[in-house]
Amino acid sequence: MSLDADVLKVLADPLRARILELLAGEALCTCHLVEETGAKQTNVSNHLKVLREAGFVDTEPCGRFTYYRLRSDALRRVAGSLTELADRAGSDARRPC
Amino acid sequence: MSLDADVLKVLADPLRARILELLAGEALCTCHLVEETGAKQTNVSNHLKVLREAGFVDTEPCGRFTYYRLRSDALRRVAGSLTELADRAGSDARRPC
DNA sequence: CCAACGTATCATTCCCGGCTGATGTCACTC
DNA sequence: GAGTGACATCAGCCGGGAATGATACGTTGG
Repeated sequence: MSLDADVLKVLADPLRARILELLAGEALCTCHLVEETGAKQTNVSNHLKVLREAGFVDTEPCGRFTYYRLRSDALRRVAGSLTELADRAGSDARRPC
Repeated sequence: MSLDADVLKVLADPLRARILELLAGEALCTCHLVEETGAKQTNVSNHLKVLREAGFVDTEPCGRFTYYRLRSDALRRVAGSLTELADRAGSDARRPC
């Protein structure tokens, strides 16, 4: 597995990273995330859409609320691609010019 | 350790990701990377500067060549922050509204 | 010493993506 | 069914960063 810049791009945003951290430990609905982050509802909702489409969060509609839950497997896949790349870096060879 | 969006942003670029993959296994100089990626020299050089300042690559000047080597420890640190976040996601609690 | 090469820096252009406001859509309450 | 609250979608603005061309710098070979 190689590095997927598109997937990393999803994680490489301050607000999205903050949302993922907030979702670690307990599922939250949009209103919680708006409260905790201080961002506008529409903005949070947009970022949640990105996270959902990338598979980093799951949605659990509950009445008029929508709960979001962290997908730890998706995070581990990304972490795996990074460690795999790091493992390949053992050699100290140097290609001549 | 929490997710650092600034660090992730460095990895979240197609050309930079490609460069890191090419540097896995053997050290290369700029001209190699220009050849392999097909990008312009000035562009590759800019991205290498970003990678260097973020600590993902090491520089080994060698005459008029500059060799770049992958810093596997930096990659592992990022991978660690992701797995740590995934580990925190065990609970199925749900904060009430 | 000069020409060619490898590389870095600078200034500019251009485009993608984050933020916002307005609006639409359900669900619940009275 | 009218009103309110939670959430999503859309269109527009705007800034940051990637790509490019020109240029400067150090190195090597003739």
